[in-house]
Amino acid sequence: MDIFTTMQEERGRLSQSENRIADIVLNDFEFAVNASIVELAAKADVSPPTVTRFCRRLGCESFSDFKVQLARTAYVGMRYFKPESKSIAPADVAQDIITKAQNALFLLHRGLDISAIEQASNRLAGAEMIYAFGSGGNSSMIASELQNRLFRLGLRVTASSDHSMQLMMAAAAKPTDVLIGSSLSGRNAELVRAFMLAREAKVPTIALTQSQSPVALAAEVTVSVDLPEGNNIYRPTSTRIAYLAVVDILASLVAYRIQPQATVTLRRIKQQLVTHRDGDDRQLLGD
Amino acid sequence: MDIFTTMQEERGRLSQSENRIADIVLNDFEFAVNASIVELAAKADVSPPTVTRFCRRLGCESFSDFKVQLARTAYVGMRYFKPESKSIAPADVAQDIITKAQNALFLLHRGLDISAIEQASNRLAGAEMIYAFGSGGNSSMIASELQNRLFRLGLRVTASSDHSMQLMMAAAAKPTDVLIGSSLSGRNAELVRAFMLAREAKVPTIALTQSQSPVALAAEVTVSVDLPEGNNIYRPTSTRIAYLAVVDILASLVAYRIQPQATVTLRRIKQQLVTHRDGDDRQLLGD
DNA sequence: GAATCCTGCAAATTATTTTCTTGATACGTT
DNA sequence: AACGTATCAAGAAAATAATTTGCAGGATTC
Repeated sequence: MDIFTTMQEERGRLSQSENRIADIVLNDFEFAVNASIVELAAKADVSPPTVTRFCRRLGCESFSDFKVQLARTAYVGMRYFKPESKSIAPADVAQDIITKAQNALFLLHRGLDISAIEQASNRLAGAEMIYAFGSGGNSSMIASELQNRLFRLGLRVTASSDHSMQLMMAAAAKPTDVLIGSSLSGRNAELVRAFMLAREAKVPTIALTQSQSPVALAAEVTVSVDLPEGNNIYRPTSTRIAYLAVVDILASLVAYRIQPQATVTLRRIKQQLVTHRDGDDRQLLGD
Repeated sequence: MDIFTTMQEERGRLSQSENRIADIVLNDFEFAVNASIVELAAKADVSPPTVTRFCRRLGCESFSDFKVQLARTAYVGMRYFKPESKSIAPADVAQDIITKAQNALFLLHRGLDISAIEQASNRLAGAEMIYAFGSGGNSSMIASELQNRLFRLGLRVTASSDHSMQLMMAAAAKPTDVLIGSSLSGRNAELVRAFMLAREAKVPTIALTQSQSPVALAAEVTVSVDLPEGNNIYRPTSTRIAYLAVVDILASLVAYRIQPQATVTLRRIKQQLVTHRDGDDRQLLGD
């Protein structure tokens, strides 16, 4: 658990002196991470021992341990608790977006249910045919990404972002197949219906979505991704990066699971691409 | 500049004692970041003052400053200089992928040419029609992502991953249009040809690609993304996350540039999606 | 052989933590 | 309601630990 979260959670239980310290740390991270205990104490108008106690309360060994913990999560977590910068200077916008993306990955990692991921990859690896569903800009990208990654491993897979097709495919699927669907909100009713149909036909179903959402509940295995989406309407993107990472993890696990077969297929595709380019082998799969 | 890079660069100029310290820090980061100067000195079999001198040489104020710097880049940079873990345990695979993705974002940010990004977004914002090109799994995704993001801002945009179409479109484009193309390797010869055609017709061209590559050289404005792609053939993904972030930044800047218009269009699309769902406004654009 | 640089020792300084004490607040008892 | 007790916060001072500086011996290089 990271120190920022701990600080937020403990906030209520802290004494007023400790709260002053927390304030300073949260608001002027740069200062806090470089300051000595005396400087920090002075700025918070408390005594050094109080700072030590504050660190201990937060679960750190010592003040320097606290600083390390702080610096450690800072790069990713720093902006998470701060209001989004209002600046529209290109450099700030860039930094903002990148930090958010890193945050999303950070939070994804923290909340990742490894056993669900493992189950999902096992089913995918054993499927005779895989149907990857998702609609709208984001989830349809995830679906085609799944197709993209899995066909290279020698698996049979098709992606669809078309609700009618999804329903028909779900109805046509067999128990030896797997249906995997993605929905950022978890409230894609048509996807839920496709899952229902599949489950009636005993087709294994996997959802990539928010936990406890309708989509999550409709699927047999749910790899849940719970991230707070920023509320700037221009930027609904960072969550998707987390989804992409999930796909990446899934595909990698599937690859390791069916290794011999995958290596061969991959090599063949790569060969084809390379010779078609300029004979330079540096080029990796799928420009 | 981060401490890991500095350490790598200074490596040759360090004395043997200092090299021993660097070795320990690089190989056992966890230890280094938690150790006191005495412990670290003992492990490297040098005296504490040598450690202090080592830190100074690396441009740090003091040992504790060094530790903070270390902890700071660590979360992202730690694994970058370490051989990739060989473990295929799901938790390790997940961590590996996420760390790599964060690294990619980190390196992207470090190498980002803000003025190029700004130029690119200005052109996009002023275009009468935008052609977004890219082929293969990754770049075609980037192209459609561009379409996805830009049409919401009320811009006219089409994406194509088909080389023949790309050539025809490039030939048909007008000087008031913009052609934007992506290529991870920078060696997509057909995309180069499309750029050439466009430039002949005085159509502004933007490339998202590796700097100094054929594609980069063919375009008028290049937003360069230079990342070392890991060499595990199963995972060519992290670079793409960086590309997505670039698209995100571009789209955001364009949005800010044409704000009034964009807000209206966005709201309309959103309205449409929301009413079509379950009336819950929490749902953000483009599931 | 001189100069430079590395390196450790010991002392000095600085930082951090512990201990002890005071003051405040809350709670229970009369 | 008033008093006493318990509990906790917080600082002062002392103790400890960590870090840095100055210096000198030794190695290496030119």
